[in-house]
Amino acid sequence: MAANSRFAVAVHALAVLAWHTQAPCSSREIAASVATNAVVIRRLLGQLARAGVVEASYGARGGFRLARPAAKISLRDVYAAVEEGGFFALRETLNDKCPIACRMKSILNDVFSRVEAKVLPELKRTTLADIVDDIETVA
Amino acid sequence: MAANSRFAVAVHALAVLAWHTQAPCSSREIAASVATNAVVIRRLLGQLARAGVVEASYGARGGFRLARPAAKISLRDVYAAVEEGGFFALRETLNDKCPIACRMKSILNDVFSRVEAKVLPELKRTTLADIVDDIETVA
DNA sequence: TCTAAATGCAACTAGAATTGTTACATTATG
DNA sequence: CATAATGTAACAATTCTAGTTGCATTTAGA
Repeated sequence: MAANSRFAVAVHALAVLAWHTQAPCSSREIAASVATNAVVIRRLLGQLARAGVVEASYGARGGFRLARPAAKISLRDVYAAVEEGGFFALRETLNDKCPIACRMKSILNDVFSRVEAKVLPELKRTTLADIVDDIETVA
Repeated sequence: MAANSRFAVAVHALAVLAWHTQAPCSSREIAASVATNAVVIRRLLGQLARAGVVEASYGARGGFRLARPAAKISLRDVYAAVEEGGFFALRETLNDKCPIACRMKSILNDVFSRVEAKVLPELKRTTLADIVDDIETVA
């Protein structure tokens, strides 16, 4: 795929927020840790804010905070917020006269559903609190 | 088009091969069912040939055949052959001075490993024979 | 009240990936 | 020997991602 790293960046950004809980973090600070542009962070955290995962405060001394405790934010929440497409893409146009082609959409959708049904619970098992624990253990 | 459809096209192409077992199928015939260009099919089936999933025969009346019975070819085999990258991408450059950034690569790799460990067995459960069964049932 | 610092957002660019296409060398059938 | 097929290179069109700039808006604090 055009290998998008939104999920990785989102998890990283949220880990920063879960780590620095004293005050809001600015997109500039987070961008420094991720090594990207502050606007990229604002775009991603904007999606997460719309999903209710983070909250933004405007003005000086503003920035982003987690909207709820880190233990209540799972990677499934992050995935759902930032990754709109599924794992695989289907083709929209096929040869309608071919009996095989006619069944492919349904067959592949079933496969993708079964895969997602395995992936989402796995993502749900990891929370931001787990990630902070990992960082604290090593640091 | 970041979401690549190689997996979907590969499964479709293999379903055609599993359906027409009498003689080799040409890339042109398969492309007609998938509604794409024959070269696209040859590229994909080339990967699958290198993985030992299909066999190509040259010359007139040539084309592609499955290298083993459809029941012995799982979607995991297809996935492994055509999808080189994982589900998510990591960032290669981070801020080495940030303790959070330093742990992210390891943390995300763990997450991705756990996800793959759920996905691959699920893909393994479906074979081309299952897909042919589905098509036969409806057709 | 004013300044500094922050988000939100629009617009644009650069680069890469995907897909489609043409062309041609090679190979095998009959 | 003609036909039909794969393998592969080269290129174009489209789309996505990420980065960047600029600016309106908002807020904290001196």
